Amino acid sequence: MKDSDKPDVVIDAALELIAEHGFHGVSMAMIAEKADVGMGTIYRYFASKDVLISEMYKVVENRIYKTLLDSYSKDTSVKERFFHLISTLIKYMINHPLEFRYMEQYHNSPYGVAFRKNLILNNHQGELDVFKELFQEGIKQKVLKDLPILILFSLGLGPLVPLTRDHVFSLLLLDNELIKKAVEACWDGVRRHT
Amino acid sequence: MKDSDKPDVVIDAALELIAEHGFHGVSMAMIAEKADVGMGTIYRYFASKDVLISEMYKVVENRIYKTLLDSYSKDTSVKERFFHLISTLIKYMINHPLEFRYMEQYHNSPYGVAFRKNLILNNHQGELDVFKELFQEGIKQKVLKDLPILILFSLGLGPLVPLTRDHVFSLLLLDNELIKKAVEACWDGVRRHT
Amino acid sequence: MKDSDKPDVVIDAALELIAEHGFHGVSMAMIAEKADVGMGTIYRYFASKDVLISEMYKVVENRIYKTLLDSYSKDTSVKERFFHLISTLIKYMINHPLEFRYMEQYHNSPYGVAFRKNLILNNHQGELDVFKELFQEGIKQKVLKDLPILILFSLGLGPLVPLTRDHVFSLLLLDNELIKKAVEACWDGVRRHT
Amino acid sequence: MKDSDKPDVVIDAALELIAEHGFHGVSMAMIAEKADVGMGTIYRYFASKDVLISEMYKVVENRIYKTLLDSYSKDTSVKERFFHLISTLIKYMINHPLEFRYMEQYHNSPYGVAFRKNLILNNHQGELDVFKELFQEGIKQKVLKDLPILILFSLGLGPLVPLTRDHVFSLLLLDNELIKKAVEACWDGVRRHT
DNA sequence: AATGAATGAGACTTCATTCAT
DNA sequence: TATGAATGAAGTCTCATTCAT
Repeated sequence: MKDSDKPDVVIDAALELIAEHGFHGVSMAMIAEKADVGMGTIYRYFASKDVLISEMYKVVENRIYKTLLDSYSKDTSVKERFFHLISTLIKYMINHPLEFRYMEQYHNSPYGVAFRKNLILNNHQGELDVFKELFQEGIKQKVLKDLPILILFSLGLGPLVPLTRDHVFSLLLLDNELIKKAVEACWDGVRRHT
Repeated sequence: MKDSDKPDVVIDAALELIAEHGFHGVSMAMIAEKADVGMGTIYRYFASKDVLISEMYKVVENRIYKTLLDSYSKDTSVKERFFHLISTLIKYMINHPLEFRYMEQYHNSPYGVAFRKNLILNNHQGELDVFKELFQEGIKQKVLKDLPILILFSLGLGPLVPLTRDHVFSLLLLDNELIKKAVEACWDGVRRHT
Repeated sequence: MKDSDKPDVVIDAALELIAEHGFHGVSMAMIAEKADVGMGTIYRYFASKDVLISEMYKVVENRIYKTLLDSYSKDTSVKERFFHLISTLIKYMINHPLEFRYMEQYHNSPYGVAFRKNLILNNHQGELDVFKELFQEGIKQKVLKDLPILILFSLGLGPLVPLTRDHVFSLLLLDNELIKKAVEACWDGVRRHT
Repeated sequence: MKDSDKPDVVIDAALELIAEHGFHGVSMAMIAEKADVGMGTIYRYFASKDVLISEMYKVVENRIYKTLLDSYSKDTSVKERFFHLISTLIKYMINHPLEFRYMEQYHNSPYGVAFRKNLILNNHQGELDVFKELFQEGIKQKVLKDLPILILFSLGLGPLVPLTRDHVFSLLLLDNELIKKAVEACWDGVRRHT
């Protein structure tokens, strides 16, 4: 027997259900059934529904982070790195619509508030650090606009959410061609114009 | 007293509570108490909690739409109009954080899904029409990038949500100076570069 | 409509069920059904099961206290008063076996612990005060043994619980004759012997 | 290690936990952990939680019985034997507060009901027999009041429970002096007065 | 013989909705 | 028209018990 894969099974079931029905549209009973475990089993690994949802965040964030850093090199130019990160992020979200839907909901929930508090205190370790570093270097090199980091975040990453959402809901077909153009446009938003 | 201002009273009470506690953190009893009406009274005007929430969307959207069109002139350039609309939108959201919080939650909820379905069918009347028209004209004039309207939406408006959120959560102070720069950056994102 | 007799109906239903099944053998659903109200109704009047159980204590204690003080006169001798109080108490418990069973369980539960803490702090107002006064006067008059009040409590009232229990469980038939003899024996326990 | 001391370890762990948290505040998992055995192991020796609790009663009762009979001689007077038994009982309970708390809870629980049923059928073997014998002899010798045995039980033993409880909860310090006086008072309750 | 992960019935509690007043 | 007490379905969570290892 594996060293218990139950937690993962539960998280995957929850991901699928939450993507479709939202945090509050999903009951622990639904998750248990989809995961094919007893309800009590969920509570062996997650102290409460809230804890489960928060743990899911960490798991998903980690998956994304791993993907972003994969084949990421600090030796290329700021622009190249920006293109790589944003393209990878868009593609990841498109290919993992369940995780995308989950993250969207998480950020707009009471759970997400505590998360944002961490940002300002800078004690959060996660996917955003790589962007932060990149933006800071870009400013120093005078390649990026001299704006607060948080604004560069909004300019560079803000369009991704509605973009991906449109694709996931089939309002738009984001092929590689279109992704490339969209990323270029994001770059136009953050880069300095002479 | 007007014929009945009860519906508005209810909506304002709901707005305030939802901004703070989220859709599911607010009960009909809480709304009734804050609005100082009986619970049954809410049901006289709104068939269900879901209907109330959806009606709120229309009300808020309309308020925003009115503000956007106020002093909006089709006789100015695409760029001027873009600046006017985006600036006005940011300022409105900053000055009406309750409505902003509400809209954010709405879009990321099961309610929001039905809403987006309407977009593709083009049978939605609302604030987005004015942007759509503007973008279409901008493309025709070769001032804007030649991309699908939906992508221009994402590029031009996508940064606004995280931007405003950062301000509302006091992670960032968006003064007029900063707003201007942010709008310019959004413009850089959508405009055509020679 | 009466000014809502629901709380009383609930308490009576709970009393009956708890007497038979114990605190933990009774579910809120059982109480609701026996009281012929919805489960939610119970929560309108009692914030939780714990609160319900504690409120029941106050109600029962008050009923007993009222009965004890009925036709109680401070103008009679200590002995007469002792006989009156103890006899009345036994008879009350025999005639209200549900309340007796409830009180028994209450005192031997986590709920009862807090109750006893009050005793020592002397800030409890209740049926025991009348006994306390009586015992103190009896000591002063040198009619009762010169022992700590708490010990007189145990000597004078301690036999009542098993006595009543035996009667309630039909192990013994406590008629007036026997009650009188038992009270005399209790008196022998607390009184001073020359 | 003996053939298996597991049952005793389990019972001692249960005793400690139940004294503090009550029957229903203690889960089998808690007992297993405190006893340092697996949960399944408990079920090897006790068919269910109910059985465990009932077995504990027998064990505790036996320990008390053994103590009572230790240095008990039928050759002394009824009075001497009464003093010996009651004193020993009080001291045992004071020195074994866990067992005392357990017994208290047991008697006031659904478990205790079945137990009392046995009394009337006289098919119970236990600590009470020695008292029964003593009381019967006392009546015959006209030393004790001519009352039903059960009433003498209540008079002679009834005060012990609240007395010990007050001591255990530190409302009262029962030293040897006080114990002696309390036992004398109990004796006054049951003995015949000329 | 011993373990403890897994189970799921059932407990407490909330809240959208109804309806008699 | 307005009210809010009443309802009960449904949600989260616990824990006695089982069984594969």
